[in-house]
Amino acid sequence: MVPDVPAIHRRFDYWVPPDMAAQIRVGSRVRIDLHGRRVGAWVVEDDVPATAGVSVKSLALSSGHGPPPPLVALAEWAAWRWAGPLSSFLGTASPARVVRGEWPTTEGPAADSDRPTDVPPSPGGGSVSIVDEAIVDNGAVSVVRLAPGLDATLVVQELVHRTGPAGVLVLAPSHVRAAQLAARLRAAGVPVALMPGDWEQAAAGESMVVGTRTAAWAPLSRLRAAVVLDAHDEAYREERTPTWSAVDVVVERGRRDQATVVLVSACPPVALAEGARLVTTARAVERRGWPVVDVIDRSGDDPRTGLFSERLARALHQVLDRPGGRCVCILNRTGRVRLLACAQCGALARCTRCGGAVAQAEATAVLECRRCGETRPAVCAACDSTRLKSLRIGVTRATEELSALTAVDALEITGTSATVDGDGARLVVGTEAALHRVTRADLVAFLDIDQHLLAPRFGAGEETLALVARAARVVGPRDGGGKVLLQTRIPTHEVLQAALHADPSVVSEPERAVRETLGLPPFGALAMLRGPGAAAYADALAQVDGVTTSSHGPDRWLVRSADHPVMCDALASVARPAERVRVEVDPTDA
DNA sequence: CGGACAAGCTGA
DNA sequence: CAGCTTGTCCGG
Repeated sequence: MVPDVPAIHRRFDYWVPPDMAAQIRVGSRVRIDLHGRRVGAWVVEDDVPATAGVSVKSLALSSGHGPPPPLVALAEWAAWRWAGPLSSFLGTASPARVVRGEWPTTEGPAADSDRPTDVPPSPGGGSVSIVDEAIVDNGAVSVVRLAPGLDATLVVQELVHRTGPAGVLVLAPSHVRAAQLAARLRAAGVPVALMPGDWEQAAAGESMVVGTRTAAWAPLSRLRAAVVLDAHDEAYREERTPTWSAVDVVVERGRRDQATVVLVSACPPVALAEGARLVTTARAVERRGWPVVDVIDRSGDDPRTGLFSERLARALHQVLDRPGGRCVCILNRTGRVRLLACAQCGALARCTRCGGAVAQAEATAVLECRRCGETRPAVCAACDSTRLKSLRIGVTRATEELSALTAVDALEITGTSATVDGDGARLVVGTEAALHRVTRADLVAFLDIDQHLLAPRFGAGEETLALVARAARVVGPRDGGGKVLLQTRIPTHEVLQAALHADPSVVSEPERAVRETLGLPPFGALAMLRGPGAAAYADALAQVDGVTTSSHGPDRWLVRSADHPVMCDALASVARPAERVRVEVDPTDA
């Protein structure tokens, strides 16, 4: 048994009473008496030989189905791969509510795998050749680079047409897209189980399964084919530890079950899947699937001219003058003004207590320190002048200024906005959260794309291109008039060139070279240790052959190895110190 | 995690 | 020394 208690990393033996035996198998959920209390647990092993000298208690209750046996094995792999507790993966692979009754005959759909299918072929001819190329042989992983404006659903439909629905798993990054996909496939006559609600239907094995990140753990006893849509999306990564990735889980399932795995992305990251084959569409097709991209070179502009160039203003007017025209402006800084200076003496506005930069959060005349929370009136601390100029404005101020510039009421959307839907407004100004809340626009303008490009972490370039691809989806392909505007002081940056030419390989080639030089994924494996126990744990790990560690700030240590097996074996074998350590395998901010 | 138990402190 | 808090240990 593995108890459903996060802090217990042990397994215990229990006796299965004869009246329960019929309902119990590997993966079953049970309740056990453990150390004076009753807790949930999973069966992870059968027919265990008695351990000498240990008296064994009986299971208290059976509480329904859990993951099928192959997923228990997969959870054990994941616990190793992301250095996390097995119980957290078993929990993700279990139904949300108690499910009882007969297990379907779990031999899976393999028996009738060559059965002709009644699912119609996809209407788009192009997807046929993509599927042809992607499915070379079972057990292979393909990365399909598909421009944002091209419809990946057709690839799914074509695949299901060939294999039948049973044993097919499709992941989408958001719940909305998963539900849309399920609806479209159902309309085409395909039986679809939408996770997490349709867990039982998925387990029954007759339907294809659609869902988001957690659906990587859908109860298919044997996977035959899987498609991950927008495989670059960070939503596939669990933010809390263990920081598992649904893409990696699906790839491992495919390897175990000899299934075809297709990762679809407009801009596949270099580290997406090691050893996968890249399938691309014809250059002209890919170009057609991206919108027109305008790179506005502001390198010659005076830094004091602000965020709104002439060309931006013209482009906004052009769209807003049309009836129903809609624009979205993206600025990834919340608040009103993030950095101020005195107009009189030029002193930077800093906190009188801790010296950090103070910001203006709202339209009030109060300055607030973002580091220590101290507030003070908006007056220069050096010369008492009340005239402060805004050096770095945030979304709130940008919304005010754009409303004035365009004479259209702008709607502000940030991650914390209560507004769920930006589709009612003609002009939306927001952080990248706005791109999730608007389904359709004629123009998306990144007011300061350099902020994304220059973010101090590896992968910032690939992430920025993914953001542009998201914007591209909102504005649609070029023949529909969709346009993305990028304001920059570094117009030659490869990410901007890639967007301009609708060619992501412009980014991936140099990215690959940098990663190889620095030993970053996929040319090495990383883990970040945080917390009071990080230093002690890093010290112990550094003793292992093939593992190196380096300090990465207070209570932060980076662990490096040539590959995951070496690193994960080390993380599994070296005992953790008494103090708390958070282990983040494949960190995003290394 | 959370119950059990031991050790340490307090006040009558 | 009962009654309480604090800390450490460990689970079948």
